[in-house]
Amino acid sequence: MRRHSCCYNQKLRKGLWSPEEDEKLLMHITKYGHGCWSSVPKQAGLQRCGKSCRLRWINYLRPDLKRGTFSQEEENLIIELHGVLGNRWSQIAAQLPGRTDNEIKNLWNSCLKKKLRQRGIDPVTHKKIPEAENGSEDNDNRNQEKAAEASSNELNKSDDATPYVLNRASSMSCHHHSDFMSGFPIQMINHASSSSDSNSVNWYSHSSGRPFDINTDFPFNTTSILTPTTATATNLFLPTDSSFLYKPSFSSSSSNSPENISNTTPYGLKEEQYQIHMSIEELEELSSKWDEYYYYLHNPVSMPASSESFCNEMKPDIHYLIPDTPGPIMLPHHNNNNTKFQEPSQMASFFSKDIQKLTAAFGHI
DNA sequence: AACTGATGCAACCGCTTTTCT
DNA sequence: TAGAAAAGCGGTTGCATCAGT
Repeated sequence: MRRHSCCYNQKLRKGLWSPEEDEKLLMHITKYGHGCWSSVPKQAGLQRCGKSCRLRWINYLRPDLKRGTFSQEEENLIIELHGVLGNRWSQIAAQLPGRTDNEIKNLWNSCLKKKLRQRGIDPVTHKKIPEAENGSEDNDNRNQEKAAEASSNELNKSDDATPYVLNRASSMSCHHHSDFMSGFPIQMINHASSSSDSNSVNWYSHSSGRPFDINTDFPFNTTSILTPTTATATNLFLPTDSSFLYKPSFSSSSSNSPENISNTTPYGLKEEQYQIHMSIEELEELSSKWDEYYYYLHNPVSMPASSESFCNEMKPDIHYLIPDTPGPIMLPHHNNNNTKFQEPSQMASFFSKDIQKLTAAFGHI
């Protein structure tokens, strides 16, 4: 076990930050940027470790933070996202501009968990708590422990040589902790209230050209996580053209209109930081892997062992109960060969990191 | 007014992942 | 390619505040 070097320094201050310290840090970063965090305290004249400075900046001093109480919409979104992502606070925070993972984590632990329990919903599994168990804190705690244990076991399993995504996705069956699904920005796994809605999220299977229904073709009922009151089909498409390589940009207006896509980025990041690096060949490979995957779903006999166990572990009849679920958060337009996404900050995290996992994992199938 | 328990929040800690050399 | 350093993440802790007695 290695401790951060700064942790050994007994001279460093700990605990709450004084206004003077805040001012020093703020002034320094405003003027010079943070650069290497370990050198920030020295340069800023602070008796803190770099880690502490980083945390203070991220959680408190950052100018783009939205302070104040969470709105009902934000709370609902957190509940929905937690149902999909579990305790991945940073990924949840990425969907809520101006909110930090720490803030969301605190809200969840202090408030939202309680609210869900009051509504008879297990905050860990997001399932309805059976009447007999409802109201029993002991049972609730036991459920949490079981779920945590199950989750831990699933995650431990992923440490072996089996494909990353398939193994991690298998934990969806009990916990919905899935890099496979978490890799999808929320608007992609959401769907419109009507299958005929023009805003439905459509991904095409590249070579077969056949759309597949995520509710019936996918081994788990993803859409019910987010819109439990609707039971319509959502098609999963992989776009076939280079528009998939759309370079995301951020529009503060949040309008669905493609005209509103601008070149500005949140947090003042440079546009190229949102650049998606994927060649046409890579994309086609990914797309064909989807076809393979789709084929295996319909031909489990020929499926490799790892994939088969993956499907066997799925429980397509899971229903997630999320109260006060709002409508779709944000939907990309899909009109034939022109797919554009409306929330690049979400898309960026998806493409830059998770699609790599996706392609890497499908490479094992 | 004093005490106590509950609550919310900020910060810390330990670990993992990523980046650098 | 390996090791070290830095960054990032999630769980936990500690403290200030508030409400109830």
